[in-house]
Amino acid sequence: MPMCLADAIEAFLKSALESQGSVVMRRRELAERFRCAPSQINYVLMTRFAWGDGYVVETRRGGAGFIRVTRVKLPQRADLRELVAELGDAVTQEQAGALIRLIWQAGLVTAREAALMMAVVRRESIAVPLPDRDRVRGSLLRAMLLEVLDRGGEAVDVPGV
Amino acid sequence: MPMCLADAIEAFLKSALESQGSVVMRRRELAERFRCAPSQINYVLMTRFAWGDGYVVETRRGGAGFIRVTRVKLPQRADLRELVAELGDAVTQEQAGALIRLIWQAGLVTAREAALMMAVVRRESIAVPLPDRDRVRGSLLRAMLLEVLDRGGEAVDVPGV
DNA sequence: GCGATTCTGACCTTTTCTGACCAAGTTCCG
DNA sequence: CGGAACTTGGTCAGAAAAGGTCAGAATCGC
Repeated sequence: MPMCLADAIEAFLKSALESQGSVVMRRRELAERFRCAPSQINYVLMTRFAWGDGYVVETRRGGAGFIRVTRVKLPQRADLRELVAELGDAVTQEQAGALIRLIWQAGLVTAREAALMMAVVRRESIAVPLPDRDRVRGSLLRAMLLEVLDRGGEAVDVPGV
Repeated sequence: MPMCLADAIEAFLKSALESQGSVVMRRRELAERFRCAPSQINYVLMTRFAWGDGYVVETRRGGAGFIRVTRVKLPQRADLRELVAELGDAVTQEQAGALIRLIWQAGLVTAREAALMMAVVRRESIAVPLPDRDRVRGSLLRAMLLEVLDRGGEAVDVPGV
């Protein structure tokens, strides 16, 4: 099994990821190093560093543009779905907070989004007396997680109410 | 990791804003310090200190001209504050949806954030029977708006629960 | 041979940055 | 006072510097 170009680039990036949690590079430079078309880099990123494989790829164009590949550790999408399914009817503020922190660390939501979710889940925000409050929190959390996990990030337009 | 000129200028200004609430400068001098065209300063102001990011930029031309950048809490926007104030204790799904759409159109939240808020506000997500549900929705909406509008978008770390 | 995978090239979008030209205050002189 | 000269910021088109996309050619494995 001779290493094809894509394999070589993949190995190079994964080796770099061993030492650090993420790699930052220039698409052009990497392409030059491997003597290939720049678009080949995109191909490797697509096929070997997909979201489902536990990687997050961020890019920026223009001057000082770059590509950053980050290894996402903890929960994979499938695991998260399981976690959501396992969420009981009632959820405490602490449980909800831990889960939100988790998906933030996994890179599935931005810091702002996580902060937004935290605000929703906070006990002062849910104007319902105990013990019903935990039940309401559970349904809210489930709704938010489904939104984030299902629609991934393709929300181009604001969906109707 | 790559810092372009705009990033450097942005960092410089934000660092200055850390200690004081606002920075006053001369466009020309700043441009000289960074060895760039003066219009580059306008570019940075446009792209990094926009209204939606929680900054207000005031300028004056002529002899004693200057540029002042002030960090501002977004609800200080009169019209928006009015809208939020008009929100009663109880908020219907339609009212909430309209407001979320508004702040999205104003560029204050991303499409994903808006979608997240919509999910929270949706009646199926709030497991409370009417007429209490509208009251709960009101408190949730207020909590989210405060989070997004007050803390602007500087949430670098996820705040604790 | 044939389908799947790999790879390239042509063309597109986004972001940054500059320079020429415009607009608004200030100062100063007659 | 009143206007010309100077000082300072604003705008905008466009060049330059990234990266993105996609159709299709080339190659691999069976």
